[in-house]
Amino acid sequence: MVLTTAEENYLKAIYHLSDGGTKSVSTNDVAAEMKTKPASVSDMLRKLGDKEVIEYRKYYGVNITEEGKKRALNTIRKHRLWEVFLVDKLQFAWDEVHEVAEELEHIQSPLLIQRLDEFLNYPKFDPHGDPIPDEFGDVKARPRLALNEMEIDSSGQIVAVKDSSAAFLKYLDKVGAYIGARIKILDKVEFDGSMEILVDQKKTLFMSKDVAANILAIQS
Amino acid sequence: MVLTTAEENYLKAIYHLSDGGTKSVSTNDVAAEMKTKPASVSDMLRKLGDKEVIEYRKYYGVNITEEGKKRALNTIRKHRLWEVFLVDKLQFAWDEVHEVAEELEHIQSPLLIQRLDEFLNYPKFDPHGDPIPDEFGDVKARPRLALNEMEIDSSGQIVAVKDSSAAFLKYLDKVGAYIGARIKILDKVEFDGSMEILVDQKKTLFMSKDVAANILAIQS
DNA sequence: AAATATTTTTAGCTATATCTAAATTAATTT
DNA sequence: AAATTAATTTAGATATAGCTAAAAATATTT
Repeated sequence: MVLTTAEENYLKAIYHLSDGGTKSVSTNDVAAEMKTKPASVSDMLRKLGDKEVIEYRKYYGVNITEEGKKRALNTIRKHRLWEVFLVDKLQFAWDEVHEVAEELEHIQSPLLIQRLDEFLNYPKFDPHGDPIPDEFGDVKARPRLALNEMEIDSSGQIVAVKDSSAAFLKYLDKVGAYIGARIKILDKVEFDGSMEILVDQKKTLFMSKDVAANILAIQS
Repeated sequence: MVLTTAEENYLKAIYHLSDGGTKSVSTNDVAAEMKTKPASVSDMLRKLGDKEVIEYRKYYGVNITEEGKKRALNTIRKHRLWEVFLVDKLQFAWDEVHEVAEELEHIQSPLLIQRLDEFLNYPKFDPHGDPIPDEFGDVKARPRLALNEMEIDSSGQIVAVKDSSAAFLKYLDKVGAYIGARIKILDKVEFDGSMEILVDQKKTLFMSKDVAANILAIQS
């Protein structure tokens, strides 16, 4: 059964909203995520239900099926491999890749993806630190640490924040500790837990333990 | 004015059928090329006429406009750059690239194409020897020579045949002188014009002047 | 120049993916 | 338990891109 581009996008959204298929998802939530109207979603859910990639009970939301999960993971795999390509090979910036990858992920060619994976040397994580499912849909989780839990001299990349208030994000932006920044722990002060951190191999940053505890990184 | 994928494909077909915009093209010819029905073509020509990429006079065929030519050349540029990528970087074979490139050419991102061009080191020709238009639509023509016109010790790649009869193609297939083969002229016999040719750096081939005259190559 | 053949267009239909507005069902208050 | 609110679905549009069958225009014969 072949899915259209629109169907693939809906399925991916449902997969994400359902936390990888662990909970059911409402029509309104899908509409919000896809930036369409609930009426359009109802139509699409009927189609996806007919194709047996979701289980659809009218008025009671949807659950993704095993087949649907497999399809969604394959789309995610393609998306993330293309993101690696764009950043590693074409020098795209971190925040420039998403839209293009959104188009590239729908190219239909298993050989292309196999060869791309090989060309990129079988990456396990995309530039955002998100895991790339393998061809069977298996994903390697990678633990995220708060900066204050990292050892002196260890390196990594900022992938998320615990506190996503405007004030905190603004502060991070100002000091250059953006999502995606490569970091190295230079020093930790015993007394108050404050830290000295090297950002992108060029800029040294001082931050309180409080701030460090709210920044999540992957270790490399 | 944005063109849909279908519109881009029609425009490209019209560009090719019109020999780069030098002659007008009939509805039936477009239908044959696109493998659709003339009725569908009439609809599409009206749309393309409205978008001013072709000049459309009912019952009298179409001519491509300057704007249309620019658009078609850009699509061709993208197609051929992706073909280079697939062959040079992902080890696709020569005859495996067309369908995938047909999808990739519709990805909308000028930055992507600019970076891809750079990554591929600004290639001027695709793996079939066809020229890649630059960002302004300018193309470098490259002369094609019959093998018997090539000098001893010169190298190149087979790009076309003059005689495309089944018998001739079957013969070429059998001896390994396929379209795309890299060749080197090892010797030419003065007496009868027959030639000795190295194919893909490993196989030596003897052929009559008659055969050589029917194989076209690009010199490298 | 009329008849015939060919080409092209139009009319009306199908399918996908969207929308708005109205109707229906489920959930929450009172 | 009835009334109200919220969520969801259905009905009826629109736009794209295709189709068949019929009509119309052009081209070719006789």
